[in-house]
Formats: sequence, C-alpha cells, structure tokens
Amino acid sequence: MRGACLMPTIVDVANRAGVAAITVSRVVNDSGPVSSQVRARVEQAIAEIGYVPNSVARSLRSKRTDTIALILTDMTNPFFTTVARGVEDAASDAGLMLIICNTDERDADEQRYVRMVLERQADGILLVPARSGAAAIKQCRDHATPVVVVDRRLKEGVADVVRADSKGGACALGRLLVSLGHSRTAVLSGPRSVSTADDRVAGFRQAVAGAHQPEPARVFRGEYTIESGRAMARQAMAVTPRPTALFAANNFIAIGVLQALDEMHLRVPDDVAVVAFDDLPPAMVTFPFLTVAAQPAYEMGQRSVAVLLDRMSAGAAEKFHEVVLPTHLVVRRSSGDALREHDVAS
Amino acid sequence: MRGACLMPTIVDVANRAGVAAITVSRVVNDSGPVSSQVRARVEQAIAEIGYVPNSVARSLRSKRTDTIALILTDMTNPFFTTVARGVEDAASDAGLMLIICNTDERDADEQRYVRMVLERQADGILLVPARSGAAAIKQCRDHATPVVVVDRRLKEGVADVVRADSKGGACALGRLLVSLGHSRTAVLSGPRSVSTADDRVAGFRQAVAGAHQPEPARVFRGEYTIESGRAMARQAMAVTPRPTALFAANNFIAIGVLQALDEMHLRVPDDVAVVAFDDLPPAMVTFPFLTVAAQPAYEMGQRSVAVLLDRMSAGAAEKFHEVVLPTHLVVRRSSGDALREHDVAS
DNA sequence: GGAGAGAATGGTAGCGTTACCACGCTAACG
DNA sequence: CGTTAGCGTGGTAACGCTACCATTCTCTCC
Repeated sequence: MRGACLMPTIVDVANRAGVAAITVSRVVNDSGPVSSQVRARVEQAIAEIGYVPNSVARSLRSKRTDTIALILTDMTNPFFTTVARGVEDAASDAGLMLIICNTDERDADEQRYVRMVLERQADGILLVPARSGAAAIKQCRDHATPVVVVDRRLKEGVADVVRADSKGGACALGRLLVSLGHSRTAVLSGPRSVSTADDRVAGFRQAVAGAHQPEPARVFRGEYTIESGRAMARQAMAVTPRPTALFAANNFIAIGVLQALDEMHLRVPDDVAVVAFDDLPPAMVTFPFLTVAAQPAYEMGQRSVAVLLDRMSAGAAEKFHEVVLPTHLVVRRSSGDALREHDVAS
Repeated sequence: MRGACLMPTIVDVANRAGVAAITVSRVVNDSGPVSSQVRARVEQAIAEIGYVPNSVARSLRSKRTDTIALILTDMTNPFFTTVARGVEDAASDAGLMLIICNTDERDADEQRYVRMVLERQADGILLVPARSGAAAIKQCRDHATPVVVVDRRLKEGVADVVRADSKGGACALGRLLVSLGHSRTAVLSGPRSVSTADDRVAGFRQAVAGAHQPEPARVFRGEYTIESGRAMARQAMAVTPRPTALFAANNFIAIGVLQALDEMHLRVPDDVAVVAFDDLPPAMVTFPFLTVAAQPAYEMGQRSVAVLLDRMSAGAAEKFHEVVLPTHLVVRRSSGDALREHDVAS
C-alpha cells in the first residue's frame, strides 16, 4: 500500500469484509448497531489493508471538523504560551485538534487568519483580539461559527468572554504599594485600544485614589513590549520628585523596566519598588524576584475551551457569558519593605 | 445570511452571476482564463451574498489541505516555543495553517496525534520525536505523508532531519571549561533514548578527554526537567572531591541545577561554575547570567518548514537531507573566571 | 396469530468543490 | 480558405464519507 498513491477507502474495506460501506462507517464511528461477527470481520479488514478514515470527506458530509482555532497575538509571550497549552490540553481531551495563529497585534492579520479558519470550517474559534476584534467577530457571526474572546474585554454581549480580573489585580498591587507607604507611583501600561491595558490603569488608580493619597498615580501608555517598558521607565523616573514605586502592566514591560532601572544604576527595591502584572512560569525563572498579580493562564486556556464547547452545543441563541478569573497576588522582593519616613521625604 | 443555517455555496454565486460554478471557481482560485467582465460580475456576486469558499470540499477534490502539523514534546519549553513560532511564521508565509500537538515525550500520544493528523489529510508533518519516533514515521510513510524530524537525530536515511549541532555545542562548552582550568567536571543530561541528550554527553566528554584531563567528565542521566536537574545536581555535588564545574544539557535541567546549588548554599560561579545548553529568549530574562550554547531556535523552525516544502514538492523518492544548524557560544557570568591554582587544589 | 418494536444491514443520494473533457469562437498562418 | 491554436466557458463526474430511509428478520405482547 505504500507504493500505491491511492489510499484505501471505506469501500475497499467494505468489499474485503463483504459488507456495505455504511456498515464499515458504523464500526469506525460506533454510530449504529453492528453484530459482533460483522464487527470482527470489518476490524480485521481495516487492519489488513491499513485503512485510515479520511476525515475531510467525513467533515464534508457531517459538517463537523473536530478542529478549533486559537488566534492570539504572540505565542512566545510566556503568558500566552501557557494559555495555549491549556487550550491544547483541553481540546485534546475533547477530541479536537488545535490550529494556532499569531497576529502580532495586527488587525489585518487577525482578519486574514479568521477568514482562513472559517474557510476550513473550524467548529469554533478562540480569539485574543488584536484591537477591538469587531471585524473578526462579525466575520465569525456571518459564518455562524462560535467565537470565544480570550483575555480581553469586549463591549457587552457581543460574544462569550473568558478573561482575568485585570482591574482587581491592579487594584491589589496598588493597595500593596499604598500599604507599604508609597504615595508617588506610576503605572506603565499598554495601548489604549487594549482592554487589559485600560483596566490595569483604572484598577491601580482606583487603589491609589481610594487611599486618599496626596497625588494620583501618574500614567504612561505605550506598547506591551520590552522596548516600550524601557522607554516608559525612563520617562517615569525623569519626573521630579521621582516616583518611589512603578507598576508594569505586563511581563514584557516589567522586563524593560528592570533593564532601564539597571542602566540608570537604580536598585530595586531600594531605590524604587517595582510590581507587575503577569507572572513568569516557574519553569523559566530561576529565582523569582518580582512582586506580581499572577493570572491563572493555564486555567484560562482550559476554561476558554469549556465555554466554547458550551457555545457549540448551545447555539448562537443563548445569551453570552463572561467568565472573569481571579488573579493572585504574589509578594516577592521587588516591592520591598515598608518605607520609613526618611525614604518618603527624600 | 446570518439567520439561515446554510452558508452560500459556489452554485449560489454562479446563479447570481449567471455563470457556471466552475467559472466562479476559476475566479476564486485564479486557476483559469476568465474575461474581465465575467470576473467583475462574479466578484460582485461573491461580495453581495458574502460567499466564503468551503475548503473542506476543495480539499476532498484537490487532495490538498494547505495544512501542516507540528508535533512536539512541550510547547511551553521556551526553546520549542520559539521553534514553533518560526514554524508558524514560515507556514503562514507559504499559505499554510498550522496544527500544534504536545506529546509530553509520550510515545502513545505521539502516535495518537500522528493518526489524527493523518486522518485530517495534513499535507506534511513536523515531528520532534518523543523517543525513537520509529512508529510515528512508519505511520506517515504508510500514508504517503511527508515528515521532517526536528531537533533530534535519527537513524540515517529514515526521514529528513533539521537539528542543531548538539555535539559541537557541548564540545565548545567543554573546551571553555577546560580553558578556564576546570578538570573535575560533570554532565547532567536527559534520557538515553533522546539523541540530543546522547550527543551533548558525547561532545562534552570529547572536549574534556581531548584536553588530556586527569579524569573524564562524570555523567548523570535523568529527564529534561527542573526536578531531575535538581536531583542530578545534588548527586553530582555529593561526589568527593566535588566537581568544579557542571554542564546542564538543557534549560530545564539548568534551572534545577541553579535552584539546587542555591539550596546547598553554593555560589555560582564562585563555588562551582555552571554552563548549559539552550538559551532563554531575551524576552523572558531580565539579566542574562548563564553561559550557554545557544541554538538558533527560530531559524530551526523556519528551516524545518522549508525542508518540508521541498519534500512535499520533491516526493518520497528523493534522498533524505539532514540540516545541522550551528550553535552559538555565549559566555556570561555563570562560567566564572579562570581558576587559580588555589581553587583547583582545595 | 397478527401487530408492533427493535436490531442488523443495505441502497441511494448528496455534502461543495474541482479535474477532465468538450465546445464554440476568434485570430493567425501557410 | 481551411487548419491550427488558444481563449473563454460550461457539463459531467467524481472525491470519500454519512444522513436518511428502506428492508429484512427476529422477538415480544396482547
């Protein structure tokens, strides 16, 4: 069978076993009554000719591909790597294969990928929207394909959403800094059109404002990149009097911040405290140092698949759900000890 | 069209444009001569009814799915994350979608995934074999589906291979340690059935032996995991006289080693030098510390796709290629300075 | 004993697309 | 002027599978 360019089909199996094709189908899919003798004959025939079902043909007929797609911004971001792994495990458990696409935050690529995935008749799509995601979601709806939006918020009731509590996590970090005696703080966040970046600013400011601090947190907006984190850290530390604590709104910004502070010969936490959103998986960091609001990335991936499966069986009529997962405050050395009067004054 | 559960088909477009289905097909795929008037009419019809081609039907007819699969051990390993990103980018450039599967080094899962991917008629498979990969490769060959083995070596001429020069990289690290004056060294490597683990041991031993050291490098074999790295580090440092330098054969082992040394209150590089295979992406580590043999992970992904595309157009007859990418020695602080006589004696 | 239920099997007709072949028409050529 | 070439277009028949309905044969029940 190796030499022949034609793979054996269900009819070949049927002929060899002396039954009808549909009977073979029933054996393969366990989708109908088959006597044990016939089943044995069919299974033997399958083994003998090395039959492998063609799921393209099956999908054309059955309208199901048992395939879902995960369209995200960048799988090399450790947070999304972990989300993706959670998705893959859950998909695999449900008998689904996973297609992965990286948009690098580009709307055009997002729409291109959604289009390709829809052409392939994926049963569902998990989308981390680059910007608003509006066009992508419309494409899916027009094609009657379920979508679940992952990690980022959306205008109410446009699609199912699974995300972490960015505002709450940022608020917790803000309260921590306030409790340590910091009153001059800065948030270094991501782009304006990205909901997590907005929420983290809002949560942090709320914590600081709620504590009746003399001045609100200063806000810097850039990209979710190391380079941008570096630039924002320089800007933030150029303000006089300079902040005593910085909040980096994601892991890449945090790394840029630490690098910039090092270049400026500022020690963390002695000269300036640093807290951040997103933890790094323990597998990637030898000695954890950053105080963070950790997101349950793996669970987010798993839950996203669960919500997608629900939507796939419920149909488009059911009203949309929003799952908001709690973040977890992990206090490490980068946030430092409580400030003494002396520190605050200087 | 949103309400109707039936998507418009090529025939709907054809009727609306007043042409035959095949003509629409030619417009969509640019696969034959079409007059500009007809093309315009067809394109208008497509836009009006929101036609999206069904590539399942196309694949059934054309025998091409424009989809490839990457079956690897664990996408959360930063090395493989980067490989996967290289694969995805190259696949996307070639108009292919990418299916990703994690085997966690389990042969059974590898075969299950290969089977699922073959059923889906993927045009090609990139495989990081869990163990020998023999069964998986046979499955692919029986199904006349091209495979490229990534990262790991294989018995000659079984399939195309794209990998890094594990032996050379390990050898370079060994020579570095020797040149720094180390004569009591240990290799902490991965499982016996994994070629990279074997090659890294062999390369390191060769460097040490070639330098006419009084004693060969001690060898410890475990898993490519943090836990195993930890355990091997404890074993290695329990030997008397204890080694002055350790070589961790991958990134997870390296992290385990550093953690174990810290727990034993041994300083790196003062008390013991450490070198490792695999670098961590700059995006994940604030202040790089480890001296490593860095693999060109992203390029490995890209090259793998290139080789797969070649194989897809060449057919199974052409003889197999092996691409071996060079590693890059990056000397940082963990390997320390040259030992003084005093250090060696103690 | 006839009706009804259900188990075991098969026949037929597509699913939506493209491969293959055929046709008519215009242009170019000896 | 007939012959060839090739462009533009269409008809038909698959690709490999399963939904749907039909058929046969038991077995049970009143």
